[in-house]
Amino acid sequence: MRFEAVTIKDIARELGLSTSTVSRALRDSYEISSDTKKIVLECADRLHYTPNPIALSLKEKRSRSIGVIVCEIANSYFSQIINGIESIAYNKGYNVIISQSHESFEREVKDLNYLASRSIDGLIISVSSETENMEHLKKLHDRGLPIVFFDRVSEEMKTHLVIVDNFKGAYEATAHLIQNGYKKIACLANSSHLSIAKERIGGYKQALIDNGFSIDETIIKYNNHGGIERHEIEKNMEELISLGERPDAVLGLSDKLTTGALRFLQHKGINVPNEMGLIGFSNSDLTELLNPSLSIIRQPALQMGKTAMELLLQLIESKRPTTQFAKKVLHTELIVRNSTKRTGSLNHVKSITAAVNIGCLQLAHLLSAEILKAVFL
Amino acid sequence: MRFEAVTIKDIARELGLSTSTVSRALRDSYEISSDTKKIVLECADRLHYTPNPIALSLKEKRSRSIGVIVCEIANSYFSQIINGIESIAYNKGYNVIISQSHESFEREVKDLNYLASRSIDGLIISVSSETENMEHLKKLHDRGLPIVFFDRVSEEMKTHLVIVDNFKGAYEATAHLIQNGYKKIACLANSSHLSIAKERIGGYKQALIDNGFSIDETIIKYNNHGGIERHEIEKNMEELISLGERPDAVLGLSDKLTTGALRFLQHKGINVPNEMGLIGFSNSDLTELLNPSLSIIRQPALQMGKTAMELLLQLIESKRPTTQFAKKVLHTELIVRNSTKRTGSLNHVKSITAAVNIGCLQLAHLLSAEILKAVFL
DNA sequence: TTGTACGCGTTATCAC
DNA sequence: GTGATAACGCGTACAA
Repeated sequence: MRFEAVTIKDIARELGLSTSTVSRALRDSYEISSDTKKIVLECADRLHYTPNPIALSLKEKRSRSIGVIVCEIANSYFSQIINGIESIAYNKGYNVIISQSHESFEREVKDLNYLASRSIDGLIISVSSETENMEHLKKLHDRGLPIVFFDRVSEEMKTHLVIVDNFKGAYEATAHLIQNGYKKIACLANSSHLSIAKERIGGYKQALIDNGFSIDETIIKYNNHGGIERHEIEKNMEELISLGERPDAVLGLSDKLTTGALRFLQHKGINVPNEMGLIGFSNSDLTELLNPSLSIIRQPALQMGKTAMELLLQLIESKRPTTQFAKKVLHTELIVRNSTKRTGSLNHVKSITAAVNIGCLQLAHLLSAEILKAVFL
Repeated sequence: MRFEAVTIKDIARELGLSTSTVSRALRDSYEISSDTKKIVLECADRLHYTPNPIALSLKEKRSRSIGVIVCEIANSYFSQIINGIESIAYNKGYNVIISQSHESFEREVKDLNYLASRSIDGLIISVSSETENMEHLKKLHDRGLPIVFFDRVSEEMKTHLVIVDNFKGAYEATAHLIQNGYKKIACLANSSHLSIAKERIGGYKQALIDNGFSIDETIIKYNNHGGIERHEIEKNMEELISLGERPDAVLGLSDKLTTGALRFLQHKGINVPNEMGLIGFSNSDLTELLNPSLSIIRQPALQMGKTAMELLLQLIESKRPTTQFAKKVLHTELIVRNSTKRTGSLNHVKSITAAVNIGCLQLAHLLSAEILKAVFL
């Protein structure tokens, strides 16, 4: 705004002092008599003086604002991360400027240049699905812009990283599917070059191997746009269910992919968890309420945001160039619900039909009553 | 950053020109010869010159950034709104600084002061659940800060508003419940002093009246913190289901309230839509996939964000003080799904039990087969 | 203890 | 057609 902002000059004029005296009094400098300080403070208060952060920025060559680039804020995982970032930034008097790449490399580069031109003091970023080349980030980083990566990181650049144990998260989820009797587990992945995809697929494969399963690359489906366009997921799922021997479970490697898979299966009338088990990475509040309730791998998003911001502050406020870089690895949580629990209902239905066909109505009834109770009571 | 930023001065030194010449050349002023322009532009390009927005802000007394205050970004409705705001802001070279009130008045005031001290050029706000007093906003508005309200607005202040037809949205939803045979429709509302609550409750009541129902204030439950703490919704829902004559449907007046009601009902094992119908305002992508799929009133959130930003730009960029204020009213969309469609299954279950009890197994089977088909095939 | 002068990057205004 | 200077708001080295 700066509509009719009161400046240090106004106070000086009002009090017949020089601007420097006022400035020093306001900053509680030792060279100013307590008498003068008192009058100045009183006057500043009376006039509703607030320092102009822009003038300060110009002088200090820092803007006290940081940039955040994520693919999408309308995504629980990222909005929770941003909450974490903001909670720390707010306390330290930093501004957070949020940009969305919408999974587009071009947009990411634009956003970055925009933020850079806005004189941000630092950057927190999870790269877009399309980002393979890190030159745009490297260039700014080399010129001294502090950067912290989270989620989708690049080890190419020497800086702090905040991630979760993606390998373990995917491993546990896959092992869980196997324990529940699923035999052919497909994987709905993001771009193959993303760090998270690599690590998660690693965990998925290892779990298969450790349980004596073979790895079938044809049932690992990559979504190069992260499923931001719905038909990408649909196409991949369609291919999976069209296979001769259809997979009986799916592991989704991101929020969008997991719920996208469920959407597809529901539309197709494919029963989850009986015809197809489903588990995936997700941070949505609603997974518990879905049909069926989704088994998920949850990430500590709020904490990730906080950690990233704290690391960035270290970089920004350190006097000498940082040489030791942290790689914070937080833990995922496996939450088991109904989307991975075969109820056998489908087999029941088949049994009932069979019973009716051979005239055993009493058996048919018994089977029916059991399932009806389970479902409706 | 401003790590080693190239300035107009660097170009001037490099070319042996004055800073003013360079400045004018860059701004394509008519007083500069095209030759000089060419050299300057070339040099600026070579040195990767980018203008320093902070210096510009200081000079122009505008920051080219606007503030947005919402209660929560981890909420589909608000993140979609923000998307809309950003899409316009981005094109116009404006920064968007997002703050969250978390439904707290105190936090809202703090956020506002913070944004004001950061010299925002304008503000877009949906007030918190607790906000009854508008003084904090009025003060800044009177001092010349352009403000646009959306969603939860105040008519006390003379400025642009962006809302939806809340009355109609609630009216249609309530009428829909009535048409589907629900007889006692409760309402889960936010703070009674919020504009959206008033309008939506108005629509709800009118629909009841128009259909010959009486209004029962005891089944209108207010959530003064907007359901941000889960137990608030739980307490209210608990009271509703404990009534002698329990309501058979619920209308949720916000995203959080609607999904919160579903969560409660699921936990209690109360069947939706048979024992309790459910419909509500929501913009979540996942409502379609919930158990049961939710009937909702959807708001054109993206469009609302765009409209709000466009109106704000008008205020910011208009030469003379604005006196005509717009009140944009967009339309909601009623999406009917399963949470308001009684299937009668529960009655079926009871009938089957009865049939078994009197020994009519064949009837029991027929009823069972029908419902099993509906559910599992 | 207080005041003067300068610089941060940019542009508008004047002078040449 | 180009250059010098002042100004935006602030902090600080230096002068008094």
